Amino acid sequence: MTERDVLALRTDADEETCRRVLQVLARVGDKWTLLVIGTLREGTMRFGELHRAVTGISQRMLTLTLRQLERDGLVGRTVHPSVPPKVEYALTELGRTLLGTALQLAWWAADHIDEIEANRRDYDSALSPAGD
Amino acid sequence: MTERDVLALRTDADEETCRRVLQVLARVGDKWTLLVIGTLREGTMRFGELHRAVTGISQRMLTLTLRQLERDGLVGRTVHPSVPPKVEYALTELGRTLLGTALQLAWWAADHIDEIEANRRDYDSALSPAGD
DNA sequence: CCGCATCCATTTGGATACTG
DNA sequence: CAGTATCCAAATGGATGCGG
Repeated sequence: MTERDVLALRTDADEETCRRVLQVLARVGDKWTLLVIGTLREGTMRFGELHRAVTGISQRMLTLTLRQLERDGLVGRTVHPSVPPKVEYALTELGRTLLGTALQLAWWAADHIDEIEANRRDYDSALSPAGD
Repeated sequence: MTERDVLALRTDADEETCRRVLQVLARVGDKWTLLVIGTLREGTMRFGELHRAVTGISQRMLTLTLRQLERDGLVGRTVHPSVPPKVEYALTELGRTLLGTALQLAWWAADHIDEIEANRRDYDSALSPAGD
């Protein structure tokens, strides 16, 4: 698969494949996915641990995010039939390969965040001439 | 910056930095950003060309996406003061470095999309026992 | 040609209350 | 403890019409 097949999504490319790939990228880029995957990097965690570890996530969104990840086969879910219930989550092999790739992007972001924020300041101050 | 600083967002990490990095990842992961950047890979394009090249994008979203990318310094915008107006867009150096990193993720998605979709089918059929 | 403003439908996500 | 269900607010994004 070539670059243009993956990212271009031109009318004359294989749109079907592009759509499927983009769908995965959208999933990865949503508000909580990378945070949850990144948190599970350290090993198996219980629902409550994850909830405390991922600052700001609601119970609802943690549940939804974990369900998506489980459905995609990126995270495994183990229920221990005890009272009270105990449910553990861990990255699968597939999940670990994604983590590696996602970290590259995170590093890019970390490397360039200062430049990006400087660009934003320039852009904004050029629009609001305040003291010009 | 370590892995945990970038992705973990634990309560005891540098939340401020994490939030800023995540903000960039969210931008990259939104519906149109990678598509536009990927399309500009080939070189300078006019607004109308982009609009035709990125299948399915509305004029409004193309404008908004380009503004964001311009503000972040990922895309440059050149206005030719002619009649009718002619506006050209091109990746900046920063934009090109992002393209390289983003392609890694796109390739990961392309490599694993079949496995992910198979996982989804398994998951869904395990939930709806239909003929079980 | 480029793109902004308005209106509106859909989606997303948080707060809360409730169940096994 | 680990979810599910409901309600509601905010963000997202398309369609359309206007303006430089």
